[in-house]
Amino acid sequence: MSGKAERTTQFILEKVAPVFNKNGYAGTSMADITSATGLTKGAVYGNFENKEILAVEAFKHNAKFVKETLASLIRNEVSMLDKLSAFSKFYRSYDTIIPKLGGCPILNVGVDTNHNDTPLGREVQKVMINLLSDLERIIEKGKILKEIKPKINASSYARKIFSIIEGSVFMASALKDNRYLQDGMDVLDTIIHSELKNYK
Amino acid sequence: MSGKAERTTQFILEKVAPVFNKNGYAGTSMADITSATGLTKGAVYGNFENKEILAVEAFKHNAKFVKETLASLIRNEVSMLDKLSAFSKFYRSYDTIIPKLGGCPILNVGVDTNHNDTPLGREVQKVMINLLSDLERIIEKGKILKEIKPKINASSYARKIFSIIEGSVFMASALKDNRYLQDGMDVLDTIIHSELKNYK
DNA sequence: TACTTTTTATACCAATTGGTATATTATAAA
DNA sequence: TTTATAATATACCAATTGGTATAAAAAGTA
Repeated sequence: MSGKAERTTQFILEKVAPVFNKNGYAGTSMADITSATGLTKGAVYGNFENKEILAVEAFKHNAKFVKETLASLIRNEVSMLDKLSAFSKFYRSYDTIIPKLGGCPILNVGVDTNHNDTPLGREVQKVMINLLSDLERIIEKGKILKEIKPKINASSYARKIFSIIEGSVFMASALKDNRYLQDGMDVLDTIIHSELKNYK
Repeated sequence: MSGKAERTTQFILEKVAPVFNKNGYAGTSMADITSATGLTKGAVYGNFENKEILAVEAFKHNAKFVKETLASLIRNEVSMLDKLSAFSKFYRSYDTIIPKLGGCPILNVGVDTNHNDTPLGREVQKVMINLLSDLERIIEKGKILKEIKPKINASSYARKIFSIIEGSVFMASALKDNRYLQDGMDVLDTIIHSELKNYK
C-alpha cells in the first residue's frame, strides 16, 4: 500500500514509453529498458509482470497524453465545427509533441502490431476506435445543431479525417518534414469548411 | 557464373519479403527466414552477406512490385488527370495486394525505420521521394497541358495526395476495414476534380 | 528506535540471437 | 564421365534474449 512503488511505476513508464514507441516491441530489449531508467531488472520486474505488460502500459501512457491534450482542446470550443478544427490545430504542431513521445503512438504501435492479435494490438485498436467515435459524435451533434449539412455521413467523414491525420503524421515523421502536417491539415480544414459546414 | 544462385536469391526474396514486411526488421530472426524459405542458414548467407542487406533487398523487392504496378497503370492513361486517378484506382483495391506483400512496404518499413539512419531507412526514403516526384511531375505537366489549374502548387499537392494514400492504407490495415481505403480515395478523387481540374 | 514488509540489486538460468568455418552436395564444363 | 567449382547443409560460436531466485537495502509502522 506504499506510495513508493506507484511512483517508481510511473517513473518507469515515463522513461520507457518513448523507447518502446521509437524502437517497437521486438526492437526494445530489457537491457534498453534498464539503461533508459537507470534501474535494474529486479526493480522493473518488481513493478511489471513481464515485457509485454510493460509495453501495453507504456502505450497507454503515451496514448493517454495524446487523448487528454486533444480532449482539453476540444472542450475549449463550443461549436462542433470549431471542435473539428481543434483536431487540425493540434496536429499542425504535432511535430513539437512527437519528440517527447518518441513518435505518434497510434501510428507506430498500430503498424508494429499490425495483423497480430496481441494485448498491445487490441489496445491500439481500442484507442483508435475511441477517437473515431469522438469524431463521429461531434459530426452527429453538428448535424443536430444545423452547423453541419444534414446529409453528411458522420462515420464516413470520421474515417476520412482520421486517415488524413495519420497519413500526414506518417509522412512528416518518415521524411522529417513538417510541411506534410501543414498540407494535410489544410486538406482537413478545407473539408470542414467546404464539405461539412452548413451555410443555411 | 551459374544461374542457380540467382534463382535461389530471387526465391529467398520472394519468401522473405512478406515476413520482414509483416514482422519488422527486429521482429524477424534468421530462424524465421530459414523456416519461411525451407533453406538453411548456409544457403541464406551464401546469397546475402547479412540480415541487414537481406532486409534491404527484401524491401526493394516489395517496393519494386508496387512501383511497377503503379507505373503500368499510369502509362495506360493519357491525360494527367487520369494518371492521377490511376493512383486512387490502384489503392482502392490495395487490400487485395497487401496480403501478398505482408502489408504496405512503404508504410511498414517507413515506420519500422523511423528516426534511425540505416541503409533500410535510406532506401524507404528514396522510394517515397521517387513516388512524390512522380506525382509532382504529373501535376506540373497537367498545368502545362492546361488540364490542371495554373496556380496549383504541384509539390504541395503531391504531399497531400501521398499523405491521404498512406493514411488510408494505415487505417485500413490497422482496423482491417476496407472502407478507409474507399473513403480516403473518395477524398483524393474529390481533390482531383474540384481543386486540381481546370474547367477552362 | 526496532522490526516487519516492501522494493530494488545481484547473480544466475536456459533459450535464442546473428554469424561463421567447414563439410557435403549439386552443378557445369571438359 | 570425370573433375573443378559453386552452392548448400551441418555444427558450432560468443553474445544477448526474457525471466527468476535470492540477497540486500529502503520504507513504513509500532
